[in-house]
Amino acid sequence: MSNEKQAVNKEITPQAEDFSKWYLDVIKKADLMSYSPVRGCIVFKPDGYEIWENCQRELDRRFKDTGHRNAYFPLFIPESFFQKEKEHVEGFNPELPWVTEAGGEKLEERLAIRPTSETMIGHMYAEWINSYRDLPLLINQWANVVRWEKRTLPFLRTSEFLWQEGHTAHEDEADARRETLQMLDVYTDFVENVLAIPVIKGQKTPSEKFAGAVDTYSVEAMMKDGKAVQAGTSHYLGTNFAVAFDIKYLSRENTHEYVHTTSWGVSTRLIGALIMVHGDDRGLVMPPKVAPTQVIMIPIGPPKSREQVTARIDELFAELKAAGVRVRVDDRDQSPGWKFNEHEMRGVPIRVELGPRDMEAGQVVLVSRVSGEKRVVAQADIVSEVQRLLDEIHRDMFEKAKTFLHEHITPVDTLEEFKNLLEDKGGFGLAGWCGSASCEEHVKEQTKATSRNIPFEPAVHKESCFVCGEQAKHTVVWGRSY
RNA sequence: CGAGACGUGGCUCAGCUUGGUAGAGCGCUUGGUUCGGGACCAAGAGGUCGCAGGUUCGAAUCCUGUCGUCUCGACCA
Repeated sequence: MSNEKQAVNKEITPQAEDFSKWYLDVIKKADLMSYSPVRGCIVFKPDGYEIWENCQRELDRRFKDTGHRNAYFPLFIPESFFQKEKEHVEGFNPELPWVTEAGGEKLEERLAIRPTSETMIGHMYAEWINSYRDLPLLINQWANVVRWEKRTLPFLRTSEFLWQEGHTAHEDEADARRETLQMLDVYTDFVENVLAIPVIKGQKTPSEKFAGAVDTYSVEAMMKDGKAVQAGTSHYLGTNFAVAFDIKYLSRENTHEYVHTTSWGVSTRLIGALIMVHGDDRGLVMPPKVAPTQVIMIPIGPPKSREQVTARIDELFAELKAAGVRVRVDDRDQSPGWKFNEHEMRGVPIRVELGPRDMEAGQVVLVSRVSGEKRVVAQADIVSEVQRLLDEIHRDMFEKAKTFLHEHITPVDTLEEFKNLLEDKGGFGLAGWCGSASCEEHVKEQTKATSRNIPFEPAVHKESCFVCGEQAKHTVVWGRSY
């Protein structure tokens, strides 16, 4: 079992030296994206896009399993729609791009390019919903949205991004709230069991909630630099949008009632998150379940033995492929060492080496990207061994990230302690909060950190607010975020 | 959107102070030798110096503007 520390990739800035530079180096080297001619917009290159396709596949199955169906709504939203929900318009106005002219003529009404579709969908739901028999209405949309961000960062915050937005309508509050929390669970399941990213599940404070929501919930993840990324979010919208768009149904008692709606979403920022959670100084580390390439096969040896080796590799490749493994062969004319580095940079979970020695012994060498462990297995067992190792890698990655997360959530009693925490160790602080927005604001001014969420299951319960000292209403996770 | 830094072959950068028409390493192409952790030899290709103006006989170099990237700040799902 060789796992000696080898020289790290010299083309990648070490995380410890400059995390943000490391991130940009890695996505560049791993060929995930390209900057576009338009500010703040990126091109998803095939490897980057395929990660998203794999996320889509996993999420879509989960949405369907919970009774949702996909639909597609227009990209353009009439200005008047935004005026109907006050908080919503205030929340999104600063980042809306507008279409004011088309075909050389000025439009009668400006059209916003959607930042999210609550308004458009609210408008349509008012038309579609008449009776309690039409409920619940469970729809999801896969789409691109635009938010004119002042400060962008590839994947994590771009002006245009890809996401899914679920929009549901229910008879009553209880059913809508059930949906809201169910979808938060779906996200938790997906992020933890597919992306191998542990999350903190909880509720947003009022000042951090979605513009137009009654309650917002989130799953929060921690990057290796200790900053937070909101991995997914689910909102109970109450009757806010139902009132604004007049979405009413005739109840069992023959009365007109407003529906209760929810919305929930995850976006391509998850790609940024998984890079920052799992990546190391040698490059990407891809969670097996979304890795574009799960197994890279590399033939070893001089040209004389090459023909035999490649022939055998082709056979093993076919077996893995038939078993549903995303496998590729790297038969380019490069040295093996070069290829090892290349695919490590790209985060491929398993490398399979096959050389003359293995040919004689009827074996192959499997190498795990995450641990570096080499495992010699019989060629006959390649499919089962690869599948087993893929599972192990997922578990290793999740456990590693989970340990990191828990080691970097620190209970604090005072703002001073929290400041010191951010300066020294980093990560999240867990502290009591009285419930006032002014205390939150004070934390932000002093530390640039915000409340991430009120966890459902905090590690400790705090009695007093770490800002004002009053009786604490909640124990809250605080941290700087992307 | 404010402050600062940076834009030169695909990549990393030198050249700019003191204007004279562009270089290195890596990568790429071809041929050959190699191959269990970034191989080697030889021969090649490749840049209107981010863009637009201006100064000048002459601009990568000086000036102005603009666009883009990065860092910090303001704003924000």
